[in-house]
Amino acid sequence: MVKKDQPTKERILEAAKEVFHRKGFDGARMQEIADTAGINKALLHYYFCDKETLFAEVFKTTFENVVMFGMDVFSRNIPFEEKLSIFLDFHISFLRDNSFIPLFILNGIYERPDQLREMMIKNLEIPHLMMGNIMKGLQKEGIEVDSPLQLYINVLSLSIFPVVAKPILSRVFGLSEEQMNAFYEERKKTLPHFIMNAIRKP
Amino acid sequence: MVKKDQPTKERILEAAKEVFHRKGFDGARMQEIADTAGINKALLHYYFCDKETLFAEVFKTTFENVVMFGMDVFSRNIPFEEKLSIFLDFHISFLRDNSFIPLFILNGIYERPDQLREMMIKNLEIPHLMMGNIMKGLQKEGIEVDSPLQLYINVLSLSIFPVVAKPILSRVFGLSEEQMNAFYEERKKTLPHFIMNAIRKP
DNA sequence: GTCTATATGGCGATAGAC
DNA sequence: GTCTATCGCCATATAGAC
Repeated sequence: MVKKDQPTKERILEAAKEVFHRKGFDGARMQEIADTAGINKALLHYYFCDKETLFAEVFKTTFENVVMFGMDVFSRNIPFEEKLSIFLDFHISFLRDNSFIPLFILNGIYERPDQLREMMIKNLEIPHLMMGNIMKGLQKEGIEVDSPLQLYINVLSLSIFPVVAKPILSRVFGLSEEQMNAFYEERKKTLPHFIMNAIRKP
Repeated sequence: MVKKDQPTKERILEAAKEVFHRKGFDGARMQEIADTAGINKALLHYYFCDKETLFAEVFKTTFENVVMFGMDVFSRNIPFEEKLSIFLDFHISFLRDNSFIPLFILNGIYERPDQLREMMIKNLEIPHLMMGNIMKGLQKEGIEVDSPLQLYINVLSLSIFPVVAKPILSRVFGLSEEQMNAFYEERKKTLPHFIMNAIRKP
């Protein structure tokens, strides 16, 4: 259930976010969204014409928030290892607390490519600026990278995948909840070195 | 549509695999599975009592195939960099051609934890043996790793995530289909060095 | 704007003939 | 074993009162 004092439209968006993130488009029920928002099912259609529209709205804001955070950190003017520390520290914790978000985004793209791809990034300059930024920053530190894109994707992979795959990993490797938590805390500490080692020429 | 000459039960499993992999449990329709198998909807219930059972059957074999391949390669008695090359070369190609499989597995675990977690790995010794194997092999090469688990997860992350996220990456970074292919081919070549650099003590 | 009641369609599952 | 026909339910969406 969401807070009472917001305007109805906001409450619906909040509720839709909760339900869609957990269940995805197919799994989500308009009834559950209405219940979570503390209103009636018919009101959903009053504010958002149908389920698709509501989903698209939720998807858009979630996607933009997630992508923009990474872009922001890696565009700052600090040593690369520090960027890594800040990003991984926040990102791993954030994803652990919101572990449905990556799957929500990935599934959204596969299930409804047409509408969603349109809205994803209008402005291609932002990622390219960030790439240039990574490259220049590393040059100042005496590190030459062949492809800042590959590097950025490597960082995202190492950050996102282990959180998404948590239920599999814990099962396959027989780890308890505490062991998994220790596993993530260890990653926050070791990954920056791991990555810096990887890109420093021997 | 699947081949005609197999027994019906096999055809159903084949068809179910196709549909479930692409659409997931909620998105899949028994009608579509029947059509793909070239048979009638009622026959599905004759061979597999309900949708859940059929899904569980598909999930089990897919999961075991995927997990076991990695375990196998990393248990061989060859230099670690060679293991990486073989694994990444096959894995990245395989995932690109079957890009729904990782999401199918991840979603399956989140959507139906109870039944699926049971079947995932009865034998916890296999992963532990593989870990020991990785550690011992690296020691022979003069490399000391603190945690073979972290290393293994890093390899999986770098391999799996970029393929799953392909539609996002191509959109966010404005890459064409050919550019994406080049991107993956480059990864196969550079990742083994990237990883070996990362774990060699400076 | 918000509600109740209902239309409409689709889906999983079953009955029963062959 | 395989089919056609159908039941019963549930989910999205709409009509219409307040």
